Formats: sequence, C-alpha cells, structure tokens
Amino acid sequence: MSEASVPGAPSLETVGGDPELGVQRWWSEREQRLLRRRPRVDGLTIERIILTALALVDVEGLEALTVRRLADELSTGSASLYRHVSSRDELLVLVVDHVLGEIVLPDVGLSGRAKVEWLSKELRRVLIAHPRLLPALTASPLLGPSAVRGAQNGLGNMLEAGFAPAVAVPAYLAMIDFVLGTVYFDTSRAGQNSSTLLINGDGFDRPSAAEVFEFGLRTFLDGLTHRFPPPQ
Amino acid sequence: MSEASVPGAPSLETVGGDPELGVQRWWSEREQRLLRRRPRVDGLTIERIILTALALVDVEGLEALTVRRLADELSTGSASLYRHVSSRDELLVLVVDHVLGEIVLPDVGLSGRAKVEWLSKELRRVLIAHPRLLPALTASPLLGPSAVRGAQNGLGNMLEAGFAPAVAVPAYLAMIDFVLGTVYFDTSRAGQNSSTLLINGDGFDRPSAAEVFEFGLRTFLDGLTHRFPPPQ
DNA sequence: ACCTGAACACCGTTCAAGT
DNA sequence: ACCTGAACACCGTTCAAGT
Repeated sequence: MSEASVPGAPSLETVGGDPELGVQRWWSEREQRLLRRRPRVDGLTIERIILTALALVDVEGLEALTVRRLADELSTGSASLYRHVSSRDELLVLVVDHVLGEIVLPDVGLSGRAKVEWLSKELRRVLIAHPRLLPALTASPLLGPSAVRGAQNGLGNMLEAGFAPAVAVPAYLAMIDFVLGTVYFDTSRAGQNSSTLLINGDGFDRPSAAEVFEFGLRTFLDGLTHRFPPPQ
Repeated sequence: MSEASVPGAPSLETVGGDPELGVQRWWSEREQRLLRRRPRVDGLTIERIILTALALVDVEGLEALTVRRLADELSTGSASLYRHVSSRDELLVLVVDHVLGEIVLPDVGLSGRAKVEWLSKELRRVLIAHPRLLPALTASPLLGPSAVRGAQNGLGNMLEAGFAPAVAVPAYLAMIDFVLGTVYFDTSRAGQNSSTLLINGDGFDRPSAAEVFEFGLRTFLDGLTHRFPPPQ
C-alpha cells in the first residue's frame, strides 16, 4: 500500500510528469491509454484481472492477493500482469473503484433526505460485502469513475434536501467519514471486540454494528435538520 | 497486518490455547509474561523497541517499519527482536496502544458533554500526530491498557452527560466510528483529495478536515440532545 | 540460558531474451 | 510488437549453532 505523499510537495494534479496513482489526472490519462490499446492475444483483460483479484480477496483475504498468486490464478506469470497494471497498488485502486460501482443510486422520485439515507446505506452495503478489501480503501484518493459518480450524487442529495452549500458540503463529508468509519471498524478486527467487551463487562447490552450505524446516521441527520431547518 | 478471523470460529476469548493477538486474554497473559521475565543483558527493552518503531513510522512511514530495518536502527539483528515481540503484527499492536496512551483524559470538573467533546478531540489529536501509523489501527481489536482506559472514560462521559445506557452505548460507539473515520480518511490518501476536488470543480468551498470534524461532532451531539433531552 | 548468523520460503518489480 | 523466464533486491520468520 502506498504511503501518503510528502506534505509540502507541489500539488499532484498540476505537475507536468506522470500523475500520482489514483488522482484525477491519473484516471483520465488511464482512460486515454485504454482507448489507444490493441486487444491482447493472451485473453487477459483488465476486467478479468480485477474480478479474479476481488474473488481472491473475498475468499482468502487481502494478504493472499500477491501479484504472483494472482498470476497463478490466471494461469500466467507475474511479469505478464505488469502489461495490464503497473503495480500491485494500481490493482488495488482498480478493485476498489470496481466495488464502488456496485452502489445503486437512489430513485429520483425519493425526497432529498431519503436519497441521502439511501446512498449512505448503499455505500455501507457494498463495502460490507467485501470486508477484507477495506484496508485498501485508504490506498488512494477515491476519484475513480464510480467514486466520482457516488460523490456527485451524494452531494446533490444534500443540496436537494434543502441545505445551503456551506452546510451541505461539510455535512456530506462528515457523513461519508461516519459511514466509512463504521464500516471500517465494525468489519476489521479493530471494532470486532473493541470497547464492546468492556461494555459487556459493565453489564450493558452491546448493540450490533448495524444498530450503531442506524443510530449514528439518524442522530446526525436529526441534528442537521435541527441546526439548519429547511426554509419553510 | 493480520486478517480478520474466520467468521463462525469459536469466540477467541474463551478458547483454551494461545489467545489471538490483541484480544483481552492476550493482553493479560502478556502482562504475566512480562512480570516473570528477567532483565535482558543486551540493553534491548520493549519500550525502546516501541519508541524506535514509532519514530521510524513517523519519519519514514509504515512501510519502512520492517523487522530488519528496525533491528538495524537498534544495532542488532532481526532474530534478536523476536525475543521481545513474536511478530511484526504484535509490534504494531504495541505501538498503537502506546500512542493511545498519549490521550489526556478530561478534567473531572468539566460537564458531561464537555468531557465527551474533550475526549473525541484528544483521540483525534493523538492519532493525527502519527498519521502514518493509522493503517495499523485496524490490525487488532483496540483492547490494550490505554485503549481500555479511553473507552471506559468515553462511555462514562456519555452516561455522565445524562444519557441512559441504551442511548449512551450506541452514541459512544457511533462517535468513535465518526472520529476514527474522519482521522483515517482525512489523513490518508483516501481523503486527501477525495470528493473534494469534485466539489472545487463545482465551485463550492472546500472545508478543512478540522472543520468537517467540528461540524460533524457538533451536529451529532446536537442531534443526540435533541432526540434524547436530558431529564429536566 | 540467552543470543544470533544463516537459511527458508516468500514478496514486488524489472529486463533481457525469446517469439 | 508482444510476451515472459529468470533474476534482483527485498520481506517475515525460524532454528541450529554458538556463547
């Protein structure tokens, strides 16, 4: 997994050379590259690679996704994979965006608040469907086509729910942080027992991860409506 | 980083054999072991190992923390480190709890709600101080002595703020998820640009990570008070 | 008893040599 | 032009041999 860039380095989006993995320009240049490309003779496609990688992660975990192991799974050599992806990190970025593509956008007929709730639940749903992939979520900025689609819908929903941009933007971002936080720590070992055993030790009931999510989402949205009542 | 245990496996806390890394019994058995231990002649102590590992992560990132490299840093061989920690994962667990030990608990004179806010901000503060360590947070349940100290204080604050246990418990857990979510995604590459470039593209102002955190915390706590008004 | 050099079984990635 | 075997420079971890 790649490290964060050095603070103070020039903005990655504007520099002339190769763009950093996963930033906006990286995605657009990748699209150009894919269009220019001739079909490969060996039957290997990036789609097949991504699906096989995801299946491997789902079944055996992120650690099992090694370039060599994936090549085995595809009956080829590890070097051959490097004709389709330039690094293991790039592969992870592609798999993550593929999973975000499973998000079903809310029906346009729903109210703004209902759309906000729908999208949060969908994000949680698709991520929980692939719990062992989650540590890869932080490997790159979430700017692939599916992530962008979700973010545009999500922010749009907040605006449609009647919040001014100066409220909708931090509200949207805070809600994403909350959803990712619950998913991350509820499915990883961090949340598995976490503070909870303690709580059991104190004789309190332990709510399920889903209950904590519902509770937090509802409380946050109620607080939002309470702090910023919709204009009449 | 270790993988989550197989779902459906017997509870890790109650089985007879060696407890899984980071669970409660693991911590207590570790304490027993440390008490029985004679001082080492080579000057290597677990404290020195933890501090050196944390410094290495802070300066060069989590990837640079290899057993071999850490051994170099301590002028010894990698095999020698295995007399103090049984794996790289165990080392990460110890470093994470060490960092949580930097949390300053709220002054007892503060109100319940002020204590809740204080602890959330402290958790955020100590984690942000070591951004490159964060991916290690999910490697194990957070049940070390410092994590337990923080969790007990955190839940206690919620109760002291006047919420019934059935509210305080999910509220506490949801808030932790939110704090960890903001820290995680604001400091990792995932949040670095995230949905935010998009937003810039749409002409909206981009709030800072700190602003999103403050906004979310305040909104959540307001929602909590609104949904569950304190008895008189 | 304690310590550790050297080995084992892996990694991600590159590149010269093949077709 | 496309593909890939074999190598390079690493890993985490173990264990027999040393003191």
